[in-house]
Amino acid sequence: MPTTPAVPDGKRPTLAHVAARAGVSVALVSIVMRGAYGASATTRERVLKAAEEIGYRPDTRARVLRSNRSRLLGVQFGLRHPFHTDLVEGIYAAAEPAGYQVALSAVAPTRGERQAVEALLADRCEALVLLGPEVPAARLAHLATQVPVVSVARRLRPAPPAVDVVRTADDEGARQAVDHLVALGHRAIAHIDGGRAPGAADRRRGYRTAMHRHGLADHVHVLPGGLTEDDGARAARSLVAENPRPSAVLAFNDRCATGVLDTFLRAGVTVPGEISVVGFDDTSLSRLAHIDLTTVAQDIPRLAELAVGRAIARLDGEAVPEGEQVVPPHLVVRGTTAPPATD
Amino acid sequence: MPTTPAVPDGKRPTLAHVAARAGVSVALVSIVMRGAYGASATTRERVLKAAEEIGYRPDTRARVLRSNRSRLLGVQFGLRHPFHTDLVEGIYAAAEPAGYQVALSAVAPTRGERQAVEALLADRCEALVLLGPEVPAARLAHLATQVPVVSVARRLRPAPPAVDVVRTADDEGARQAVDHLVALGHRAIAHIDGGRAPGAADRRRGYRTAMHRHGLADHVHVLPGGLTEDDGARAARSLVAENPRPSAVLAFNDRCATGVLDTFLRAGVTVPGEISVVGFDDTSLSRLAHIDLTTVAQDIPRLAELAVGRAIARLDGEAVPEGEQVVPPHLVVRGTTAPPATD
DNA sequence: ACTGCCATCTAGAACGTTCTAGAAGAGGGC
DNA sequence: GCCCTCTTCTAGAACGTTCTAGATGGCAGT
Repeated sequence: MPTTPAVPDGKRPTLAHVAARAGVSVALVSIVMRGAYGASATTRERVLKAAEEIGYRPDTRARVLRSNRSRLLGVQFGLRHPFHTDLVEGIYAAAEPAGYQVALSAVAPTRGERQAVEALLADRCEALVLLGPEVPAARLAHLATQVPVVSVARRLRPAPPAVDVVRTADDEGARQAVDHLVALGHRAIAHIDGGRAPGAADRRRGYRTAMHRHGLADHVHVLPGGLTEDDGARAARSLVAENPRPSAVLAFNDRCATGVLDTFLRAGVTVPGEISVVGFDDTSLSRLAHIDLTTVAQDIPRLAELAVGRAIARLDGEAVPEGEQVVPPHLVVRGTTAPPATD
Repeated sequence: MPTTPAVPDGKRPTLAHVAARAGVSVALVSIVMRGAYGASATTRERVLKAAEEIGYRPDTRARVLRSNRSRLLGVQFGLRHPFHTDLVEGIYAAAEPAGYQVALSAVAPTRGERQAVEALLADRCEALVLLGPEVPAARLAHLATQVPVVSVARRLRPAPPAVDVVRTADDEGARQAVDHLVALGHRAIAHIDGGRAPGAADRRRGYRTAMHRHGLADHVHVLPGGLTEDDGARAARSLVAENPRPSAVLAFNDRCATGVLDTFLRAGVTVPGEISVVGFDDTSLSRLAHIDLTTVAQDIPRLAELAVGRAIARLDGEAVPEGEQVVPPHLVVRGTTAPPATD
């Protein structure tokens, strides 16, 4: 039996056990544990030593029960979306320095958004940060009557007054992608869209208006896509068959773009030689050396930071400005775009 | 203000509020909420109605505090690993029917395993399920003195008595892959390994012994790899340069294999025409139509089920058999393997 | 000697739930 | 009438923490 910690009987050590061992009151141990004012240096040391010896660990449940603040941020995310998991990393990074804990609740095939949110609320989260929520806006508005709600990457229109929205300027991102391609000399630029996914409508619109602004209205070409590799691959197969073929494609997101890339490679269509490809999100996927995808970067750390900041501001009762917080994207040029082939 | 729920003052409704509204005692409401025996049908209905009306939601924190059981399973996973996120889905599916909740704690660049586990323990998880833990075995043994610990996919040798291990027979999986390739007629089969990642040593060993058994000791060829796409791509680039080139590759896992595939495609090496590729894990990645990877399937639902089952058995004080639980893998043949080119 | 103040410490209530023990009332059998 | 039993309900303690209000003692100023 390796280094058994001297737990009193068989249960988890509590403040009372520490207090008994250090010969002080429970309240004083609490003070020391919180690092609060009101204990002398010497007893502080003695208490900490006693706690260490019996392996005491504060019980967040009891702590939360007593102090009305749980300092707990509930985050709902999709296990399958790299964009979400990247955001979660950012949320951890933003929340912990601010003194907030993060409770994760995943959306999975067997576990809908409703269930995910219920679990967070039962856990006494003080605010909810929902990544790309797909429930009806009315449901979000209803939730927001109970607890501050931040919707990340999902635009709500008309915006319910109580729900905060943090998102990327998707239309602007699509515009940047088109501008980049046009500057390289492309004219026939297609867009593989995201259907009803959060952000898809804005990206589509951004693409359309940018094309118009460049006088390329005749070349507007939107293919039905989606947010998975499969969706991208399917759209790409239909592109390959086209004649004439566009010289560039803007995909809904990085996953979709990798599906496109792969199909092109298989079909012997060289990238960026014969056709340029642009993704969206700048997830870790696109940064991988063997994908090396030109993409519109969402500023994931910034989105995470704003979402957390907004939630905390609401909790602190600060008068937060109404309206969405929109983060500008920026194009990251990598290896999948080049001037079009000069026939 | 849309459908404000009639919360008493401004706080979260409690049992006492429901009790007051229904005109019964707090204890009775508790009975009804838990669905326990001891309330008549009519009052049960009345209480539920009252609870519904004021939007009551049980407080798991308080609940846990009182009943020593938290029925909470702590799961540590890596946000970046599809294999882990797939497992998490399985764990949700296995735990909830058994009446256990799942608390997730992610490992990320800014958040080490130590931190992840501390959070779970502070949250009163009754047992820990650690996915591919990389901390020293001694640390796991120490944790196991406080709470049941299940290590998934990480073998421990010598096995600390108190830590349960649930894993795939990695050596057997590698053997199956080699057998398959040999049956197709391959002889020069290389292995891109996983370095020190959990499971890597066993897969390497399985590969080696299988090669020996087929009399292909001379063709044993292990390239240093890793668990990301980049690692696979790097190894594949060195393979492409070899002469003669192996006719088949077994990659450490699916991510690694997709890196290999991509590099081959770029280099104009056809798969499976010139070279066959086998992955490991059968994550959702490999199933994607455009990757269509032959791979060794880990039985993810089964692993999840066993891990959860073991944890629960320990909690119920059942005398669980010592030793690891090893799940057999099975080969899934898809499009990246074929007989070698007949020169 | 009295007062006041500061630093240090403590008792006991509170948080929202579950659990134990038992009360109230309705019937049934003698 | 008495004793059971069964169902339905309730009072109050308990869980581990934090918070409020105060106790204690030392020191300084008058």
